[in-house]
This record gives sequence, C-alpha cells and structure tokens, in this order.
Amino acid sequence: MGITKKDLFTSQQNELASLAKAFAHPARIAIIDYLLKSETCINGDLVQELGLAQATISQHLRELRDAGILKGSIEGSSICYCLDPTRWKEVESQFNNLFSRLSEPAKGDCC
Amino acid sequence: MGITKKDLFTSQQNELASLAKAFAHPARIAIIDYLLKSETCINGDLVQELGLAQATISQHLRELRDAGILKGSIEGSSICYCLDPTRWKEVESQFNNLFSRLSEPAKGDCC
DNA sequence: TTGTATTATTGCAATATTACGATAAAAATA
DNA sequence: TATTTTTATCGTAATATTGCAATAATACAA
Repeated sequence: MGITKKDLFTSQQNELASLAKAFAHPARIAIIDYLLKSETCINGDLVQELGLAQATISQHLRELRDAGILKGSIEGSSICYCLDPTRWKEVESQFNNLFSRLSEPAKGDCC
Repeated sequence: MGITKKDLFTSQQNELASLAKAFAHPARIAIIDYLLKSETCINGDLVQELGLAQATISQHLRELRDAGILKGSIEGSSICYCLDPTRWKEVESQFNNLFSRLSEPAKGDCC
C-alpha cells in the first residue's frame, strides 16, 4: 500500500493537503524564509545558506515550483527564484478558509 | 538517507514544517472537515464517512492528536474527539505569521 | 573552441508514510 | 460470565520522501 487514496476525498481536500505538503519540510520553510527576507531574488547560495547538497536544494525548489509557490527566471547562467505574490495570496486564503471555520463555543463539548 | 536533517534548521522552521505535515494528507483534512461540521464530538463513524479501514483512521487520528490539533476523551465504550480551539488558534497564527511576511511590491523583481 | 559556473536530472540507499488485517484492551450489554 | 462494541496497536507490504554523488545541460568567459 503506501499509496494515498485520493479518490476517496474531495478535490478541495486533496488540494489543501497537497499545498500543506509543500510546506511540510523544514528545508522548504527555510527556502521560503530566505526568499521572504532577501532583497535579491536568489539562486543557489541556498546551498551555502542551508548546508544541504546542491542536488537536494534543487529538488526542494522543484517541489515549491510545482506547488506554484515559486517562480524562477533564467538570469544569465544562474536562475533567479522568487515567491509568486498572487499565488501566495491564494495559498494564504486556502488555509484561512480552513482556520476561520472553527465556530468558537464548545458545542456538544465532550472534550 | 531519507532522514530529514532537522539540526540544520531553526526550531521554528522545524515546528512549522511539522505542523504542515499534520495537514498534509487528505484523510486528515477530511477528518478535520468532519469535526468542523459536526455538532456531536465524534468517534469512528469516520470509518463510514471516509471509507478507509478502521486501523488507518485510528492512525491518522493519532497524528492529529500528536500535533495537538485534536483532543479525545473516553465516553463510555467509545471515544469522543474534537478540535482543541486554543491550539487551533495557535496553529492559525503560526501559519499567518508566515503568510503575512510577504511585503507586496515586487522588490528586486527578476521574475 | 575550451574551460568555468550554475542548475537540473538520474540513479541509488536509507528512512518514512500509507494502508490494512489481525489482534489486544476496555467498557457496555445480555 | 460471555458477548458485543469500540478503539488502539502490532506486523507487514507497498509506495513516497529525503539526501547525495555523478552526470547532464546551459550560459558565459577566456
């Protein structure tokens, strides 16, 4: 087994889970942190910054790119990555939609 | 390999990643959805609802419990699970802290 | 062209996750 | 007590993820 049964769930549930997965590794959080901080758009001094092998960073970048969170543009012989603000807002509201759904008062409260 | 190098990252980064991981499976999103919707606190009619085996549901519940998102209390022969509102707010603000850090204008903008 | 710098991809090895059947444990009921 | 109900845990199989060295692939410089 080990294969997620996506067909059992709604596309919304699958999408949110898949988004969360993009954030579910500290290296990817660190990459995002770096991009949030740094003025310049950035390439692979992430390798210096994070202490992971170049191949590993590249792999994490790809996952963030696949989730749409990053965009990269070729800048000479290096590649310039940055966050996609439009997508960022989208992602933010997807999570907020979830978080805002807790209607405070402890309802049937057994806990 | 296959082991995440947590020592390379800050505890904040590790914590957020670990939180995201709790949300990174559609079955766990579905469980949360169910708990957000349902008045009653709930046990394992999640098995009916989700179509996964009882053991699998139990495993997902445990991960959510370990992340602190759920609390369970023994209610006779069944167990009553519900979201922990305090923790929920905490989790919400952890994510919001991240999301709010994007300072709009495309800065050095190479992308 | 030849070399250098930068990033992606490929091909592993180690570990983690997902899923489920079988079984155990605890409480309610007959 | 014996049975049923409910949930957790164990063991196992299948798949996914993480990480890296080696190797492409691309652009620039000499």
